[in-house]
Amino acid sequence: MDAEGRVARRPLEQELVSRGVRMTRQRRILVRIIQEAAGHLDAIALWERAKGEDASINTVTVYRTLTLLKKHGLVDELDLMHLEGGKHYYEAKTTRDHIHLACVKCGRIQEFESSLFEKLKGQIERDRQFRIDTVRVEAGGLCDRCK
Amino acid sequence: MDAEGRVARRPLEQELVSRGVRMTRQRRILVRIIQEAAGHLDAIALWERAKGEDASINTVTVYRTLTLLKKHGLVDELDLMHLEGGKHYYEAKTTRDHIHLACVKCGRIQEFESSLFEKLKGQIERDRQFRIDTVRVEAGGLCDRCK
DNA sequence: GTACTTGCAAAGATTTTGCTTCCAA
DNA sequence: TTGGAAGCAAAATCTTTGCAAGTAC
Repeated sequence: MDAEGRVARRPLEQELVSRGVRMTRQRRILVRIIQEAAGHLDAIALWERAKGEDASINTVTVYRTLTLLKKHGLVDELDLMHLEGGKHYYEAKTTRDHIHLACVKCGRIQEFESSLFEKLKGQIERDRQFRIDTVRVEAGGLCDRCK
Repeated sequence: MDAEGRVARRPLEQELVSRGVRMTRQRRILVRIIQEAAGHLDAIALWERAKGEDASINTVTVYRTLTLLKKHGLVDELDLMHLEGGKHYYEAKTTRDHIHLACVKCGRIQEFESSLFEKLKGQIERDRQFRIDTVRVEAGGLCDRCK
């Protein structure tokens, strides 16, 4: 949001509008934070950031918005190998799927893209006649710095 | 367990004993159920099966045993795309990693092995100098019967 | 015998639901 | 205006912890 309080329209928001979803002040804030987040946010981290822009926003709204985005296939839900408890992490779905590498020692999360991964998905779809909507790959282990 | 109540020693149990882990009646039961389970059990399903053999077994013991097995890297923890809530599923770690395909419509879980997957893991370890201890691949979508 | 494990109760963490009021289209 | 959304409180779900009593080795 700029100094005048204008909110630039972002892809996620556009996507929701085009699907006939009602945009509220809260949804706009949440969706933009997810869109612009560098890392992976869990519901509470998302809520805390949102409170900076709207102190009255409720965790329930955060959960409901995440459910909405999941339903529309606009976010991926991750567990990051449960390195810190049972929460879920979210990221805006990108055009290209990627793998998450979670270091069990330092907690760093790396992302990894690979054409082999794309091939693997193709193989699954062909061999099993399974239509993949979402795919999650998470590896736990030791990163280069820690091993 | 046969008619005399003897419990055959199973790989998981052997593995624990060889690591100096104390084997209790409860652990023997739980570990055998996991070992022999056809599908993927969550903590409560595991507990319910265990109660058939020892009515006094407690859910806390189930969770503690699962934590123990995870710590020793003897089970894999799955989420199966959270098709039914936030619980976790467990399976004895096999020699070969496999991919889980979860049908969002019928809930069926299929497993898929592939040398491409093995290659992908190798690529990650080489490119990122990341030592993979555990890896989880889950795909959600429509199975051949449902699409 | 001793250190580790269990069961019970209670607490903790995360997420969902019911219901009333409010607001976007 | 009107159906969907937000906020609040309470509940539900899944998992962990503290502690006394029991048990494997």
